[in-house]
Amino acid sequence: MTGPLDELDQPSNIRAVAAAAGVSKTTVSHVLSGKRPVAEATKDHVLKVMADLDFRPNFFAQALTSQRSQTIALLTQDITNPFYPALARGVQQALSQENHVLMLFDAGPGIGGISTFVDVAIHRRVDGVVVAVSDVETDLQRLRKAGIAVAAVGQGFPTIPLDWASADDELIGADAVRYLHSRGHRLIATIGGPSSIAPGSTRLRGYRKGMKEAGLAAPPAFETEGDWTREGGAAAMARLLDEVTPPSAVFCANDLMAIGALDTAFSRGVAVPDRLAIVGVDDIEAASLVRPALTTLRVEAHEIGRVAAGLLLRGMRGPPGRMAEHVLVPHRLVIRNSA
Amino acid sequence: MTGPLDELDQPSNIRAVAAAAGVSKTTVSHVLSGKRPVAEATKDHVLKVMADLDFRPNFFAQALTSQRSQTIALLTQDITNPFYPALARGVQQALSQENHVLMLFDAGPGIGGISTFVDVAIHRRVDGVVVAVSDVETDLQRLRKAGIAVAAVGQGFPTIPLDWASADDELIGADAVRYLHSRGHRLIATIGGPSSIAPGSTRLRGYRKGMKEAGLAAPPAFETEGDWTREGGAAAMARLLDEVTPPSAVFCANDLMAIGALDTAFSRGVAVPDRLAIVGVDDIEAASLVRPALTTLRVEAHEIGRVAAGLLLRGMRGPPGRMAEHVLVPHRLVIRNSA
DNA sequence: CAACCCTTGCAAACCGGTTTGCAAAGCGAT
DNA sequence: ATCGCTTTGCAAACCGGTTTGCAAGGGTTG
Repeated sequence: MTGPLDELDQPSNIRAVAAAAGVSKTTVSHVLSGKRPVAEATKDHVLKVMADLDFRPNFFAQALTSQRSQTIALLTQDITNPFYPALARGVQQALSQENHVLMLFDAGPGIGGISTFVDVAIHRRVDGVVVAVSDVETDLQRLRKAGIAVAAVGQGFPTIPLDWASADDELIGADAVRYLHSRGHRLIATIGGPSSIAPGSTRLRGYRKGMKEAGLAAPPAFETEGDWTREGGAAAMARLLDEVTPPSAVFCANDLMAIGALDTAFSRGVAVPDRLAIVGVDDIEAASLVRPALTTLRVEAHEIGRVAAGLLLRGMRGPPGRMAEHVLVPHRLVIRNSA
Repeated sequence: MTGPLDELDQPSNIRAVAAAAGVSKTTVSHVLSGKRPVAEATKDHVLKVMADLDFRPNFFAQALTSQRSQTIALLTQDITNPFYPALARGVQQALSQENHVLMLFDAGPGIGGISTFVDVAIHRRVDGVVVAVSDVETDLQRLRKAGIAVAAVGQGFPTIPLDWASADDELIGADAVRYLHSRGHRLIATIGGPSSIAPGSTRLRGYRKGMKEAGLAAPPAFETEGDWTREGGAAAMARLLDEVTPPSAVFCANDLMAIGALDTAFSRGVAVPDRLAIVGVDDIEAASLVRPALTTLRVEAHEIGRVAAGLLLRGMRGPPGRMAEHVLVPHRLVIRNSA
């Protein structure tokens, strides 16, 4: 059996409480909203009756009149990518302090696309949305039009001014170069992400800036491009090693590609970090698991989530017409064995 | 600016539609619920007006009368553990087919405990809960009492009969032994999880069963216990290697401990898989990233989530009083290089 | 003792839908 | 023309709260 059903009490409503306490609905409502003073004795009595009847105000009735759902949606493309769970946690942490709840919309195989989710979000009258996907300008417009607050993560949307939080991608690139330079490297290459989209192009810009600051030459051949995957990183590394003057260090725009680079170095017998230093970005779990363990710039996904949710909540509360804000969340260098 | 506000149209309601279409509220309601026939011409006209006004029925008003939220809560302890995002995805996939939505309640630092979440879930009148945490018997009772359907993942609750889905943990242990035996190993040890709780004890039982079926001796010293972490696995492996007759193969109850075992083998110069074969469970991302890549029994978290959500939905629909069901989701052996 | 203010409780309207009893209209059969 | 049946629309009650105008009761002050 899935359990005896006779124990099931249908939730009591405010009228039942009022009747049992011998007061009116209004009074009951006021004791729990506190919007008008209620005599101490009455209040205690009502509270006691509520407890006895195991009364909880009906959420939908409250939402219906207040016009707010105390709910925030998180839009992601792939929750199995470890960045997003950490992000979700950060978001939830910020929300829980203001009695909001997190609704997860993860697009993926066998599930409707982002637009479908946006429809649902509007229908459910969520109070706000944290957007962690790209190419959704028109969907964002729709959310706006429905009066739903929006904040983004990882990238802004040029055509739509909104609050967003991200890592300081440019500084990440520069910091990586700075670190490698401080370790004596002069031939520093990079394996970037697809340079067309957000974090890829920004980290590449940071790399260039770092090279310039260090007074190092950054030949075009040193700027290779991967596709964020291990295989892409391995292939790019192979190309770099085939150069007439191969680099002595390489900055990879994420850990997965760095691990791919590690693969290539290993299979070609290039010692890491002695003959080749490798730095990644993210600090995914695997970074500490590979050998040699990966030196990496840890991006605090949790913190980014917290900040983004904070911006969102502020935007919901505050007066409209505020300037959109972009908050850069600090990263930190985690030195292990690969560089 | 966060955007001009004058474009913001407050959502139109059913009354506005009725007025614009020149019919009564009832008629409008019927065209969208279809609970009573409406003249084709009228229906078309009303639908057109709805589209013009960009009307969407207010979700809270509907929920208020229907008494259902079309919402399912997922209770987890640590969403950053890669098992859970995959699980969440599976759950969401099952839900999206029935127009339900996923609310994520991830307990964690800076966030209230499970009991708090259960309060919120009851207050929000979620239709069902997928429980992926342990030690929550009393909370489950409360959910039951509130008339909320419950299904569990990974473990059942002896004191509360309910539907649940999990990996076939016993078979996992037996399969691992069977595989190692088929590769010629006779000295097979195990590094289990804490044997008191669910998957740990079950996998250990499977190991014993496998050894028995293979006709192999399983000396007590071969049954070591870790704490699911890399360090715990490394320590247990060290103990095993210190035995007078160390094992030639070891079955680790999860990948993290298997990676720890790999560490110990590496630091002691024990060649894997030649002198020591290692098998893990889960197939986390890192399993394919370490060297040698880990041979492991992949647990299909996604599928477990799908099944659990399916059981939950069925339980919500179907007549009460059904027998509780336990579904075992098949795993599969992923052969890489460590065994 | 009257005038006044505060505290506290009530009745009723409202949020935006759903549902039901009732009746008008349309139609064919007698 | 009348009867009976079906189709279709209306008004009103309801889901469970919140909010507001009003007034009764108590205490204080002149």
